[in-house]
Amino acid sequence: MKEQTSTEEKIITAATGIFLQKGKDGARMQEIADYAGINKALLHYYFRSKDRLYDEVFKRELKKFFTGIFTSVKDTEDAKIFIRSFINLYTDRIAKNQNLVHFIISEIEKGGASISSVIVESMQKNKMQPLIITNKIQDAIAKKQLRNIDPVNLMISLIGLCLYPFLAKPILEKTFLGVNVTSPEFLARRKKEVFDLVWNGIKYENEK
Amino acid sequence: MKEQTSTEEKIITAATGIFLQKGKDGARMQEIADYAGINKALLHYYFRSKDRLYDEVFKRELKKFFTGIFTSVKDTEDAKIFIRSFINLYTDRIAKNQNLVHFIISEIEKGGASISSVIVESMQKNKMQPLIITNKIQDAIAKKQLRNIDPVNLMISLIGLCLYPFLAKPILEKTFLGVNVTSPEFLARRKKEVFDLVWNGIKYENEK
DNA sequence: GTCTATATCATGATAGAC
DNA sequence: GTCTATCATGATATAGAC
Repeated sequence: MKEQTSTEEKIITAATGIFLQKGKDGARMQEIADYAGINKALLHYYFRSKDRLYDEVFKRELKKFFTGIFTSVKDTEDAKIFIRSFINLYTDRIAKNQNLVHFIISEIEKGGASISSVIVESMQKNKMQPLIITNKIQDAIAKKQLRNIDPVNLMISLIGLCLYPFLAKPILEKTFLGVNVTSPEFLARRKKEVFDLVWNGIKYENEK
Repeated sequence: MKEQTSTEEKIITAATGIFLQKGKDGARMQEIADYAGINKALLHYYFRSKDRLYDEVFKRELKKFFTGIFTSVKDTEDAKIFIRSFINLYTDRIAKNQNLVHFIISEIEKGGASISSVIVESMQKNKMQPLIITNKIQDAIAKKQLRNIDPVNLMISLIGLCLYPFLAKPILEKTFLGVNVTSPEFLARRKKEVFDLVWNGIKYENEK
């Protein structure tokens, strides 16, 4: 097994860093080449164009991001544990991949519908259909563990509650002075507050 | 009172549309000029550079967005009504200014700390200090209307719950088939679901 | 596979006539 | 104030030597 990092790998690594930081338009092929320690021409030798290089980088990062997000959640039976696991897992996962969040959003801005198909495709390959989760919520409602809520809205709320602080980090930290969104202290507190909010918000009245 | 739209106004209007759609890097001065029905040189005559034009557009849009968001909320005394008003008002306001949401996020991606100061400045001018709201929450906790929650996290959650669907619209609509984030039906349901979630999530146990 | 050098092109910005 | 024509720059992409 080769230990050396291939040129292709070096390019991908460099490109990922630059694209993540500056976006597709802001990134310069020269800068990527410099960062990879190679010549600009080699970028076009390995990847035909900037567009293709970007796509390649984007897909790889998406895969990394989604892999494992839902897998460890989908076998949970108890609704309360499921909610807590989802919040903790999703938050931690995003905390470790903050740049990719910007990446995704930056793509949305471009109006690119391409991203959606990539995500859906990625979810299907990893058997992470949203139906699995909404069905689980329906079951919990039937079992009177949860109020009669709309599963889709709950999912949107869950994701939004976990994701938003990272999306709006600069704004939040300037608006609410003293907050450091990515600090372990804030994240721990955030996970607790979100869980308490959501669980109290959706549990069936008799549920503890 | 002059009815005619001045050249400067035409430029601003055109630039707003293009910048909103393509972002600062993606926008072309030529396209803005075409869209405004004038020559490229005039853009530089009225606004010295692309950067300044962008800043001008950005500030105007921010003002429009924030004006009135908090004003009609800050006089509310009852916590329950306050929460409901905030959710309804914020959601409706965003629904009417969806492009600006992309605008703001697009700026965050650029790492621009500039946006934050603009927002804070804009908030202060409109007397919309976040403290007003967090203090209100503290009062409601003291009056045992609300559980002992963290006011800052509640604010972040409220904004996130309202904002996220618009941010992630393309993804959500591809992931949860049948959802149309900007349809009146979805928005009405969303507002209700979010309020029920939040109010049940934060109300004091004896509170109705 | 990797480099240097260069072609090609698009963009932001300006000069100068009217 | 508004236009045409042009500059200067910097980017992607390629040709061709090694």
